[in-house]
Amino acid sequence: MKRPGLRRGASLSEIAQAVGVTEGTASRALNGYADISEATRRKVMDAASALNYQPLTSARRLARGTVETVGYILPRHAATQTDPFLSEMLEGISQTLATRDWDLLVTALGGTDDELKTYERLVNSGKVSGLVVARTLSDDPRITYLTDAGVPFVSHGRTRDPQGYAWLDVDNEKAAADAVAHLVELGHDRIAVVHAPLAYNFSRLRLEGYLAGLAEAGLPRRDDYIVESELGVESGQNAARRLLALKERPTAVICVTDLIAIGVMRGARSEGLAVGLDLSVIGYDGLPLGAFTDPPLTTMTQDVIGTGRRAAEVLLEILDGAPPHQFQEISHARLVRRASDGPPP
Amino acid sequence: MKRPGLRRGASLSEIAQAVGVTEGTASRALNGYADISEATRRKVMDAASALNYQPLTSARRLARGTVETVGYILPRHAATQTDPFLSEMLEGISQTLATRDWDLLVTALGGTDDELKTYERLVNSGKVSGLVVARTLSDDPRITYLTDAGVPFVSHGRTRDPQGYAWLDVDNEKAAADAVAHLVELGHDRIAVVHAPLAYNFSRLRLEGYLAGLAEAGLPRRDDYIVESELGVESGQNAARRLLALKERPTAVICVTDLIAIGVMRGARSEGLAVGLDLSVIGYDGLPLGAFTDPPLTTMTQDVIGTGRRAAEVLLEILDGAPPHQFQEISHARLVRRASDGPPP
DNA sequence: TTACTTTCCGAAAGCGCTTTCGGAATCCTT
DNA sequence: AAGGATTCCGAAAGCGCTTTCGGAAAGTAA
Repeated sequence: MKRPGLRRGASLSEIAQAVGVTEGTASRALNGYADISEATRRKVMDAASALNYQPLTSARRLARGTVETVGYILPRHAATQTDPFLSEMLEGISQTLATRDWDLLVTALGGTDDELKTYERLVNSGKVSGLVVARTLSDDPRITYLTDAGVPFVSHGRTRDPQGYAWLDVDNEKAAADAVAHLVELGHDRIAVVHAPLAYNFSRLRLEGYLAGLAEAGLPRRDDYIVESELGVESGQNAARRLLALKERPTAVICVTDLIAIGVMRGARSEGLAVGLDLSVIGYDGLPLGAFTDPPLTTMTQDVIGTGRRAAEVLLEILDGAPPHQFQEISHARLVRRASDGPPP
Repeated sequence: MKRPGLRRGASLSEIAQAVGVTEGTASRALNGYADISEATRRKVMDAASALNYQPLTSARRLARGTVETVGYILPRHAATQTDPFLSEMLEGISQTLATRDWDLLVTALGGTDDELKTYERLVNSGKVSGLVVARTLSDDPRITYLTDAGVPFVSHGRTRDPQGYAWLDVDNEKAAADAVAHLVELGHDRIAVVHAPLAYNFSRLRLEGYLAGLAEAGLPRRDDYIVESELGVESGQNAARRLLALKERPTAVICVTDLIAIGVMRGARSEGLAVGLDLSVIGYDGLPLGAFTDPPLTTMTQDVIGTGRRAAEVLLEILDGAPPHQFQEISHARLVRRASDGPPP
């Protein structure tokens, strides 16, 4: 049973024939070889566009020995976690890929396998020339595997020890410190933080940034103002309760994630506090949904599409031979003020 | 410059050599041809797995004349619209594709081009055997194009005249009618609707369902209870204001979209109403973010991953020769009660 | 045993494109 | 005018796999 591609146009041999040259010559003309006279090149190109020629991808790839495809493996439960990044990331990646006529191959995690298996399978299938990996952990087996295996890739987010591979990340410390500074400027001096498990490197870094921000402002570190939460909303809610049970309540709390922040807002509300007035809450991620919460969430945002684009660019450079470790790029998050922050009561 | 694929394993010729047969024989053994003795088949397969053989995709595809890839074109602004469906859809699609070792090719809309151009380009590139299209409009040029061009595809959502092509959709009328019934059961009899532009077929259908639900409950149709809104939150907010300016305010409003519902909730709040008490609001989409609004939004939800899976299955069947028009499948949305609805005040 | 099937595998021709190699034709030198 | 350098293109060998075809070996029927 044949399931042919949809190819409309003519084949190389047809356009060669139309012009009266060999396939080889036509090919070279189309691909910009120098040993082709301008006259024939013109003729070939004209014929090509007239006959709507598109090289057959698999043939070309077989002949060239390349696949010109980058792979992206959907993180587990991308969807259920209200993943804000996925679409933007994919959009960014495929945008720059398109400029080179490369493809973006998206695959789901296979069943119950561990994640690594899927990576190995994709790599071994030879279907991709490189990968972009997302949701990077402090200690990420995928990074280890890919580095060891010598697979070209670029990571969105970095591990605890971000050496020897290419990554793009935001300046988490700076962002958190900025959030503290912003709060201090508003007059706060009792600023708490709700962080996620430190296995998430972004959480670790943001916590450090918080601490740095405190120090910067000459504020003391209070361990009871530092609480850990899981990634979900409910957990954030609990964290809020713990914080608000303190004899000396914080007047502001910085959350390492928007979802946690939403939980904290809920928790605060359930304690009868008005977020933005009685308690300032700052999130992190710039989730669109943050604009729709009540009150709308003040948060740190970043340009994900841009990061996607850059990720693809970097990967292409690596595939062109650039050493990966020279691409370790930090971008900056931006504070989006909405309405969950304000001066202390 | 070579950008080889990452292929690890051996080639067909190597495993053939290892076993002592021809490439042709090895190939047939691997592909389940009947003219191979069990003995050699075993040996070949053992060697294959021992040597970690993976057929080179482009070679196989060239030889077979197929591409075994389905394409998905990211809708414009997928990201900025807080698209809830994308990730789940992609996950579903690639899950079933994986069972056949097919690929999912994702591409972004090219620059400022009109959408159709991107479709044409992808189709003509011969890179895909079929497509799944999403965000279908009442009159959708993409559907027209693909049908006319004879390109195998399946649509998530249907046009106004859903004939002659394969689509999966939810029963929009039923869902809206159910929402009305639910409200009626709670005691409401002044139920309004905020719909989106009727160019969106889902909006048209849901509006009809609303009307049907009214009729079913013996409630009169009131044109001032039917207002149109754009897709965004702000627009929903305006719609709410219009509704609440009425001398006889509705006690409940059904929105054809969660985002609109969120706007309506905001509008209601700004008028000093407590959503869930003074005014019931029901959304549609089951956006995860609806769980985090205040109050959490009651909405109609559907199984998008499942739909994605099914979409891929259907597409594969079509590619295997099944007539597309026999796949016109309707699934049902489910009411998720959260806290934005209640008995009338 | 002979004649006819079956079973199983090797040989070979592609799939459509790329790329190297060599040489005919044309151009430049002096 | 002759040797050498250029320019330009055809020929041909793949890329790694699939699939058709034919026939040798083995099995079956008489």
